[in-house]
Amino acid sequence: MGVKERKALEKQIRRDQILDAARTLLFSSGLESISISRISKQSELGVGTIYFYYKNKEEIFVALQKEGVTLLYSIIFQISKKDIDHGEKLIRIAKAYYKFSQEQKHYFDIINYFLSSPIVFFEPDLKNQIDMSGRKILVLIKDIVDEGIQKGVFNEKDPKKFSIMFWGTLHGLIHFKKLEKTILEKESHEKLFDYSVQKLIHSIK
Amino acid sequence: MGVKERKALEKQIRRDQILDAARTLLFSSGLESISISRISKQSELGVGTIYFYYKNKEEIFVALQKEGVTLLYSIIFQISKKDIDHGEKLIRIAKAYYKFSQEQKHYFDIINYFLSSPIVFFEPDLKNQIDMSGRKILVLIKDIVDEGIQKGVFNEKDPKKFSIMFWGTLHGLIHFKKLEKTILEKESHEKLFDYSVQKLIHSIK
Amino acid sequence: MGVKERKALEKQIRRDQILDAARTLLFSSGLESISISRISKQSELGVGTIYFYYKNKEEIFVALQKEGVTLLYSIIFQISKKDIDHGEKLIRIAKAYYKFSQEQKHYFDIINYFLSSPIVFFEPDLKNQIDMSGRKILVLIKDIVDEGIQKGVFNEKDPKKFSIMFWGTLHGLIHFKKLEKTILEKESHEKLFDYSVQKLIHSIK
Amino acid sequence: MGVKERKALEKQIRRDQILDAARTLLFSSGLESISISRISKQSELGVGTIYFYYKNKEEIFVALQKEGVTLLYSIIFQISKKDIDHGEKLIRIAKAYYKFSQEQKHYFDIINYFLSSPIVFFEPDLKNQIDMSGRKILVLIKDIVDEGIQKGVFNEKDPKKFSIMFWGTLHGLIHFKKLEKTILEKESHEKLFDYSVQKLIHSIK
DNA sequence: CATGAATGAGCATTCATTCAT
DNA sequence: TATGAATGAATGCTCATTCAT
Repeated sequence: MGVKERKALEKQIRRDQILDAARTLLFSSGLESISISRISKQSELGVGTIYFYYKNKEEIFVALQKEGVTLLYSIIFQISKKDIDHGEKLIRIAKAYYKFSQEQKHYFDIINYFLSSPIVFFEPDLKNQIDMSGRKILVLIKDIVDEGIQKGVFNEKDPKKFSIMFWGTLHGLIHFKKLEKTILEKESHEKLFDYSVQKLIHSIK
Repeated sequence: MGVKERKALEKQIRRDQILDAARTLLFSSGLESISISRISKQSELGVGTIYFYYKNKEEIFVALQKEGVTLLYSIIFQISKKDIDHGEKLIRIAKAYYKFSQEQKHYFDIINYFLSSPIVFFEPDLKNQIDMSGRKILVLIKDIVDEGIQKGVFNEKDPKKFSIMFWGTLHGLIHFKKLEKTILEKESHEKLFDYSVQKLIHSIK
Repeated sequence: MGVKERKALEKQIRRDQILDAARTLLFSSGLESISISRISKQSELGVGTIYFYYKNKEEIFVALQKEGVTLLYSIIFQISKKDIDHGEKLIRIAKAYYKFSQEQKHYFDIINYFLSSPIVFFEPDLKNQIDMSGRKILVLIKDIVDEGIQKGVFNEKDPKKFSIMFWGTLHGLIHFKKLEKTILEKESHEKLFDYSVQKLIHSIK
Repeated sequence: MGVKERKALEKQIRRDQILDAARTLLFSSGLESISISRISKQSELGVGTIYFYYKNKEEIFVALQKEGVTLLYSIIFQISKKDIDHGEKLIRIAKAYYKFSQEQKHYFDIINYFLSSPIVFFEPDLKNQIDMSGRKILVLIKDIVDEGIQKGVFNEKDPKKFSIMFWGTLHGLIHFKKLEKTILEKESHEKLFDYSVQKLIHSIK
């Protein structure tokens, strides 16, 4: 291994080290607990060092978000490769996202952070990163819908729009989890979720 | 008017005064600009006074959120009373919510704040407040669906679930506005929104 | 003494306390050593407290500058009231400014800070403060020139311009103190200063 | 070319490369924006390399200052060689310096930085550098005055002192530009400048 | 020669909240 | 009731410089 490669590797290791620290914070105390100085302490690196490896806090957030999205992608990818009914696939994907939002709450939070915050904008530089990670999930869903249509199981003129709508519905409903004890009253949030998924799938059958 | 009533009235006046200040800040500089000391300056009241009338910052946020929800409710209420087709009503409501999220961005932000933030939970005390304001919107939609069913225009076994799903879909899709330039690519976000609404309504026809 | 007066007095005392700390820093370690946290430590007050009494660091700087200008003013005022020849007055004022720049170096520095820094701009709010303090010195000089003209000692069509020029020359030359060992070579800086003052006064005789 | 010369040449090339970067920063974002790491990025050299070619940041500043002074020198040199009246020459030089302070603001800033900053002292090593660049301007002026005296146009016993005074006056008055809106009131700063130059020249006629 | 990783003190400023008056 | 003084931890970020490679 040449000097260059080793350097690059070491650099990656440090970046990972920082990310590890940030992730540890995220999972131990939540999104709000992530600050550069905390990461610095957690990683046992100087503050300046953090900034040497990441341009700013946002970049670290993006990295964490990418992790979350990648994890979610892999989960959905598994399902998409299963040899099951297309409708069933969508159902399982929905369930998986629901589960993800509960069990990988912190990853969900950070994904949501970029989607919900009134102030955050994606810097152009990060556009590609988001594209690479986030879009792939949508493509996965669209592929299933496309295939379903081909196989004659689904009937939908605009599979792309449907896929986004599908995902948007899941996303919006997960937010409503917070309302479980109030607005939703006796409605079980999970049943509501299932109902919606059914409805969606039925709408393209 | 007894002493008690007068006192209560005065108390309400002060609370309103504080809320006015907070709203001014919200609309002039956004959610993030609201701080107790800023409210104190804006309202020309001492910080201590703010804390006398509101337990903490969150309570003020809740009050602002209620305002936003009330405004949104009134908009939707107008539509619901119109003498138009039930499907059309739902379409108009959806459009109105979309418009609200753009034109009353700050109110939308604060509503969203409670729905999206990973840390905020509704304290039991606030449950009733949320019920009073937020739930009514859902009821409005449910009534339309119910009526549509009665009239034989719609066909849906669980109108309540559908209403929540309807709202959740709108909500989730509005969040995706941020992705317009990246993931959605050439998809027009608004058209996507319209498509989804059509789909939803069609699914109960 | 009413509550109001006492409060106002106490407030002034605190402001002074903070200013004392800032001045101590200025005189012990120079302009560059003044930072809010240092002032906080020196004054044994919390950082937040500093900000309660002063809007920002600049405001403290302005206060210090005012002190310096006031001191300088009083020195010049003394001279201006002396019963001596008008030319002699100007000479003494010049000498006094020279002395001030050496013996009250730190005050000179902070006055100079606002005059020389490429980035500092006077906020409109501070305009009046500057007016009140700085302009008075110029007026003092102008009064002497005016009087000299009236008495027939001086002959000058535009006493205001001359006064500013007079002051500007002194100011510029003091800056050249730094060049004593290099550009000025064997020229004594002080003699150069005296020469210039003579020249200026002679020019209106 | 021997090895030594080549080495020296290469060294100079690197130094220039670094200076180019620093100048770019100076002119794009001002004096305050110059930092070693910024220069490093701009020049595409490592920070360590910068330190190899320049002892510290100050040395780079000195180099930039020399550039500025050299530019100013060349401007003044042009004027000094013109076949015009000696008084006119001084007027044009003054005007040129004024223009320089406005149009080459960043160069003026960095020259001023060394003259005004309370902390910077010229290290003995830099003495020669300053001599070479700064002093020449003064000599230029002195030559004009000398010549004027010889020709009988001027009458002045100490041309060197006068030249420094001349320059000091210009310098000090340029600083007062900042006071234009406050202390100077309705006085036009430029007219004040012109007035002062006239006065100075007249004083040696 | 050249690199660039590492440092950590330092910066100005904001914040929600408390509490004695 | 109403005040507003006081807090100090916390924020993201920059900096000049060093030094092992």
